[in-house]
Amino acid sequence: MGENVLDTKNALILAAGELFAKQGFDGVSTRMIAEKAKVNLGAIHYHFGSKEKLYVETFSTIAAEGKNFCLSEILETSPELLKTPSGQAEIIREVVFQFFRDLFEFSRRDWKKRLIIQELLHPSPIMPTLVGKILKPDNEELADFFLVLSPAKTRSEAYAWADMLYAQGFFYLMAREPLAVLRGAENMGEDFLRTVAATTARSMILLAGLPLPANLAF
Amino acid sequence: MGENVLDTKNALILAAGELFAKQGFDGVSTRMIAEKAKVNLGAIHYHFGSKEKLYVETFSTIAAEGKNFCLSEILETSPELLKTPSGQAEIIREVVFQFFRDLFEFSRRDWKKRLIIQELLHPSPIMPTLVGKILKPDNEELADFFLVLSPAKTRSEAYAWADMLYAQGFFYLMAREPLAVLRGAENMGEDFLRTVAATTARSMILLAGLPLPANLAF
DNA sequence: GTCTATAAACCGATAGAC
DNA sequence: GTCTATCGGTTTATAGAC
Repeated sequence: MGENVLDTKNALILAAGELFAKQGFDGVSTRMIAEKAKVNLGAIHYHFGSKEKLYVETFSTIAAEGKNFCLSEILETSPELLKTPSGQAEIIREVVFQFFRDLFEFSRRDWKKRLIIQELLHPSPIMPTLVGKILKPDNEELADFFLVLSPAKTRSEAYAWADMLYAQGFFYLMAREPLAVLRGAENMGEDFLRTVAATTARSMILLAGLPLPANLAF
Repeated sequence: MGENVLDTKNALILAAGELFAKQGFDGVSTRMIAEKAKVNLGAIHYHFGSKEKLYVETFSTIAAEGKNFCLSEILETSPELLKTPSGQAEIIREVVFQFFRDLFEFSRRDWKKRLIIQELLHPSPIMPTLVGKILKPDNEELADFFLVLSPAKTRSEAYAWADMLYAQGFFYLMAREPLAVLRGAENMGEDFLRTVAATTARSMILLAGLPLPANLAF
């Protein structure tokens, strides 16, 4: 493939990904994609065969990316944190804050997580693949971590605990517009998102029976 | 208006509401609505003028309903609970469990909350009205309650606390299919939803600095 | 008020010139 | 590979008979 071919394909994937992430598969037409990518309408079917195959392709760029959060990195670089309750609490705090930073801080280019959520909300045939290859490893890792901290808890409780991170993140990512109407856009800025991250971290630390770190104490 | 007119309009609103709640505005065609309501396609435009106006009408039936949760009822019927920390914790537990019961137990007829969430996820011009008239009163009441329990906390922290209830409920309501794929449908039954409700209640009680009730202790 | 038939616009996809 | 023009299908909405 020549460079210009890759340029066209990449421009289409980028434009399609951003649009699908914002408005969902049904809410985007091939004409909107072609216009945003500044390529001809026919190029979509020439390069990808169909709108649906282009949609699938937008996810292949996501699969190449890393994990959704940084639990395993922390455990590798700072294994000593696992030895004390306050260290364990610090791990949770860092994972939660890193997750929220990824979700919100670079919102200009982060259509990828929105795209994943759109697929979860309106599943297509590729949803099982997305869940199995991208979400499951992260999710099991997080639930396992909870069971290390609290061996007496059940696996269901570990799942409910791990889900809190996603539930909170998804809620603020997808409901920002109504929340801005509900409380005013000036109350939905970075300060509030930090408060949300802190609240989520406190919640998960307390549920694990750990002490609140000093930087999260009330 | 004659009875049969009301019958036709109500049948259309009911059918449209259920379909919109499940598949969103764009995912439902007027033909699907007419077929489900067992009326003629033309009746939609005769009685409502357009698909969008029918969509708006489905929300007017929601506005007539009561609150999203039962905090004020509990405070009226059992004001003595407010006097002790364990009573305050019991209030939170009851509000959370009632909210989850409403969301999941009667899933056959409870398309209304799903419809609200669909509108929040894909806002239309009526979103501000929905937020102001239906969500805001409940939301302010819940945040105010938190500030009664913890007067030293900020209003932002109260909002982040109140949001936990919605975030958890919305997540499990909208992401049930991917979660069933992720963990198996047999692990997503009523037992797990009770675990989720208990986890949410524990979380909000602990964040308010209250003791866990006996029926929520680990 | 209810129905059929159809208009007008949009959609995804394709054929064919270049 | 890129473009224009268009097909076949679906959509919302409407006109007109009954």
